[in-house]
Amino acid sequence: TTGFHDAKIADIAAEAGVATGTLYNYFSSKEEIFQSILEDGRLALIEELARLVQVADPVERLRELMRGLFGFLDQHGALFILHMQLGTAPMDLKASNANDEAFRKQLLQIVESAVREAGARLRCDVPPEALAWAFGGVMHGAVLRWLDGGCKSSLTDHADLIMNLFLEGAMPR
Amino acid sequence: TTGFHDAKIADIAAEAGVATGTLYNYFSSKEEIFQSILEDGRLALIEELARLVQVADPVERLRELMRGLFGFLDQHGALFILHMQLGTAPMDLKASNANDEAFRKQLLQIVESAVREAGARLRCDVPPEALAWAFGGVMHGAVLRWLDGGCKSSLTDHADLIMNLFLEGAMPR
Amino acid sequence: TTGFHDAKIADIAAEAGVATGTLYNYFSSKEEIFQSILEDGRLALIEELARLVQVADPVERLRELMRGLFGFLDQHGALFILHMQLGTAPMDLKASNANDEAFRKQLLQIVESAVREAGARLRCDVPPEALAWAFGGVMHGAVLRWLDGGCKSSLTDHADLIMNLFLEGAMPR
Amino acid sequence: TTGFHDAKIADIAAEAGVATGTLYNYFSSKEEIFQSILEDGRLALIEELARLVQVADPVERLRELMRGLFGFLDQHGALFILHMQLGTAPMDLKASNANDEAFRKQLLQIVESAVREAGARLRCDVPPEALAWAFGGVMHGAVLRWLDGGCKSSLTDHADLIMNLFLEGAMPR
DNA sequence: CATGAATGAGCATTCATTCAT
DNA sequence: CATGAATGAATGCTCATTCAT
Repeated sequence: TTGFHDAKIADIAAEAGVATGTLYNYFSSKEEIFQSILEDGRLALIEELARLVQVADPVERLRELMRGLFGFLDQHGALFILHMQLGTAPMDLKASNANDEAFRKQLLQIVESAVREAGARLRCDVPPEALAWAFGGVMHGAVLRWLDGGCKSSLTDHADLIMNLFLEGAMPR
Repeated sequence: TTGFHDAKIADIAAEAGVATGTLYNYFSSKEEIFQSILEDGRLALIEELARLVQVADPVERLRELMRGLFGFLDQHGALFILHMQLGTAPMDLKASNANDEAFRKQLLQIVESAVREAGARLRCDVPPEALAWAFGGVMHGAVLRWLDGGCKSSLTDHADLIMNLFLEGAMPR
Repeated sequence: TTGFHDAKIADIAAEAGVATGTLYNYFSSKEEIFQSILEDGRLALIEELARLVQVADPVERLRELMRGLFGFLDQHGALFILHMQLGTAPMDLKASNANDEAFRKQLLQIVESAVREAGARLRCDVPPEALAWAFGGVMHGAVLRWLDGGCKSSLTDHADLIMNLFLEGAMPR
Repeated sequence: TTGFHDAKIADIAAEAGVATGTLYNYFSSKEEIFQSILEDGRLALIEELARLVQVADPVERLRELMRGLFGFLDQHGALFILHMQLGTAPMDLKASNANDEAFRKQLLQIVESAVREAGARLRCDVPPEALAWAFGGVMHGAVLRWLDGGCKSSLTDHADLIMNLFLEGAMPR
């Protein structure tokens, strides 16, 4: 995020292989370019997740969700990180907008709903909302580990392990 | 983070009740002011954690660590969030520096060491490093939930629940 | 003038009902478009005045000239104002060119010649050149009054009055 | 006017002997700089004219007014021309503002009032407003003649002649 | 010839940094 | 040491001009 907001229009244009003025034929400001990139990412991710959400079993749905998100990251890399960063910067009002806020709420709802549907198959002594955030948390941890390692391995390969950690905890059963 | 990098020196000086030039008697650049604030935060947190780390039992040490971090956040709020954000923005090279990198590595090491020391009391089918990131992840999730809720309740109050989630997982035992 | 120089090529093209590129098939620069519009105006005015200049009596010729100019303004409005403005902006070197300069000098000459021809019928204690500028001046005043009033009435209707003012002065005879 | 609006901030700053940024410590935009220069000119002229307006005899007041304006032009040159240009460009809404509009109306009122006060000493078969504009017109003509001649002679020297032309007209008495 | 998307030089404005007081 | 006005490099954005279709 910081990285993007710090980016100069000239750089963005250069990376896109066009002149600076060209960008302004399609967007009316730097902020709009920014939001557009985010929106594209959101749409791509929503499309990706639409299929996964149809999985009947709620726990399996969570697993697929994690796989889907990891797969998306494996493919889109930096773009999605942008979302993640935004997701972790709710204090930065400037960077937030209604669309983005709605998108993040939507993702959280998908997880929370799955948790509720799971009923007794998941812990009931914890608010579903807390479970949802924990789910997001372990994923986030995995992503950071991946980033920290230089994005070399495939994130998807770790999905099952992370899911297992989320479900069974750090202590051996 | 964005918030800080976006802040104008004039604003920072005004908030500190000094003239802009005065800041330059103590710091040689905006970046140095930035790093100094971070360093202060790091030192405060290190001091805070120094005691906790002496807990003999590794699992209890993790619990105390979580309590300590949550307590620090309850007290310092936005300042620490600064660290968290930085911690989640490893792509932003500008914002990273050796000290900060070292600090985050240090935190991770504390966790990872505790995990290793815990031996069979924690799962051995998962790399200790992965457990450490998962530990950080669930904490991160709790923090985001807290931020999302407007920082109203006390984070510390949730430490035991989150620790329990980390240890026992999302499925009932 | 300002209005025209501020106008964007895109707007001019849109108003003309063609694409921007099309303009460049006929003109090689914005300035040329500008000068072309002026030239058109000049030609139209010259054509208009050509007849009037043939009036034998020099004083009547001046009256016809004033009528002609006012009539032209009544018809062409803003376009001619363009000329007037240019005429009053000799400091703006960019907007001046040889053609325009020549045109204005030509108008002045027509007036000055009429003044000279009038001989004793007009004051001889004043340089003919000064009389010519004064003639232009009272006309200019009338035009400004007209503009200030919103261009509502017909300028031509005031020609005789203004001519009379020019000839007989502000004091009653 | 065009000349000024076309001026680059860098040029204005250079001419003022300061850096571009310095201008923005005192003005918040180019337009504000522009308006400020105009306002300064207006204030200086108003101060100059304040004395002249106290002349009891209305016709002499007009003569003094013309002398005052010509004197101001002799001294301030280009600056006042700025006003004149604005005065001749009432169609350019952008360049007009309430202050400027009021100022020009004020000048016109001074003249018109003097004309009314003159009663029978000036022609009554012409609306006072028309006389006021004609007065402005002959002055404008003189100014243009002066500009056209390269601003070499002193405008003030011609005041009496122009005043006489305004009062007695182009025909000999 | 007409088109209009692409271009990029040009300019207003911002803000970290300096330094005379 | 504190100050804050001056600085000017940096950058977002505009718009006259070009050229492939």
